[in-house]
Amino acid sequence: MSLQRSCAVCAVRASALCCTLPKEQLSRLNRITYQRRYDAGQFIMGTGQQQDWVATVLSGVVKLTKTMADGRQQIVGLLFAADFLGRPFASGSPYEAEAATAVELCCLERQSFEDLMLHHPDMRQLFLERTLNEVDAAREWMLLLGRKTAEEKVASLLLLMAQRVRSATADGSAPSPGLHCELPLSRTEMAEYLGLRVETVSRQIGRLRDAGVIDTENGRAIIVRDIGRLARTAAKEEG
Amino acid sequence: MSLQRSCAVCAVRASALCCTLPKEQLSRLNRITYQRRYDAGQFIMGTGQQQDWVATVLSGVVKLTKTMADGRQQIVGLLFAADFLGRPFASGSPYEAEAATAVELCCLERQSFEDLMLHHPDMRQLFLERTLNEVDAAREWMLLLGRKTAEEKVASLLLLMAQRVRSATADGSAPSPGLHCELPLSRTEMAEYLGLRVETVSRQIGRLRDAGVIDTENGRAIIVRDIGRLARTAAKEEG
DNA sequence: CGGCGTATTGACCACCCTCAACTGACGTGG
DNA sequence: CCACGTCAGTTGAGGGTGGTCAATACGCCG
Repeated sequence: MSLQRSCAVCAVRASALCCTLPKEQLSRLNRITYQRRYDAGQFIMGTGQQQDWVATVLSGVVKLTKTMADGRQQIVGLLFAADFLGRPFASGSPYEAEAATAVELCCLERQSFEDLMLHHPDMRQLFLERTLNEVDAAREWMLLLGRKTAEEKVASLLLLMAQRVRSATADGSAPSPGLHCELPLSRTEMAEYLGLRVETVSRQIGRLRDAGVIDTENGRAIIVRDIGRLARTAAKEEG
Repeated sequence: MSLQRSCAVCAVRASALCCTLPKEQLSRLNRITYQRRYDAGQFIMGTGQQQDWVATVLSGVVKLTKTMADGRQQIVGLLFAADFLGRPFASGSPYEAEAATAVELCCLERQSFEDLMLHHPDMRQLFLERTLNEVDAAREWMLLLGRKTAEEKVASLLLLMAQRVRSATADGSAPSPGLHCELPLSRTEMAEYLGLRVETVSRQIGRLRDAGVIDTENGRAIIVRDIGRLARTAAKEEG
């Protein structure tokens, strides 16, 4: 469960919260952090129970979900590499975290993290700004959930994923024939994120494929053929 | 538009962000803040444009909205007395703020606010914690928007309002016959908050009234007759 | 009284949900 | 090697919730 690697060669060192720490601090950071791996589908942290550690996502995708008593579930956020996971300044998390794909985390005790923030203004500042961005993202998604049609919802999600993947794989190789994109979510998870049912997601993806906007490969991959049309479908203006 | 009052007698002094400032700072704070009043329906701040000030809500209710190109609108947050309005560390706000009722704000320049946070760790900390709470609240609302039925949505909102009002008016007088609650939102605004249409909100309120859970008075007031049943209606478990 | 804006009510129907069957990929075991 | 089970995804038929459009009621104010 727990392995060791050096902060100096960390893949997300440049963009995670700890990018604000000076090099001299890295060896100390290395000592107080530890890594964890999860398989797709595994539970990471939950509501209710005491939660005494936080983490940075090293690789993979984490989904944050909220569940009602009768089982209805809503994904309320996705975390990618370099994103922060956990709820400082509270004893528990108000939602559950689960591995959507295989996930590597770089963990540390919540108390250590709070101490780090106390002594490193830059890091505290970055954390604050990222939290503000999370508020913005959550509210953007509220607009999607409350006002968009199924077609717009699906297009919006695919667009988001395509952008996420494009920025992640900064290869620059063969960009023209279509943007290839391996979705980190199953149809069921897409539905849970969009406030839809699986069948509706499947049908809308089918429609986008028939319209030539995207192609689907076996499994979870899609190829964006016409990103402009995808973007227009994501917020159709009455036409 | 701009009037002066002393921080020392401020109504939200005990709960706003500035409650973390020592008394010695109040006269200085008094000098750099100014007040503004808005009538119900007035625009406060918007997307796109440069936004160089932030504020604390002194009284009234502010709604934060997002609008799509074709006019579809979603309320993404409500601010009550002592809540903070504005988006520090960014040049503009990603959503519009509008007065839902008559509103009084205590404003200061964004730069001054950022400076204050820089020099007052307690205030910075409180701001961070409140921002984290905003994330939680937004995600809670995502669950409502994505998964709840119209009946549950309306009940959830009425419950929220009843609790807000109960805590605000800590009178303790005549609690038994029914919790009186003056809604700060029109039916249209309730619909915009819940991801519904006005007609649906109106019908669901009618059903709750017929069921004896609430009573309605002329205008926007409601009386909660059975808060337990209202809470159960807000998250029905398959019954 | 008439005009205006908000709330309510009614009739209709479309979008999405529900339930069900089917397909294809994958793994296991005979 | 194929039969079989499983699981994710797809497709189809039908129904219900909530949207749409229109008329009416109500409160407010000149």
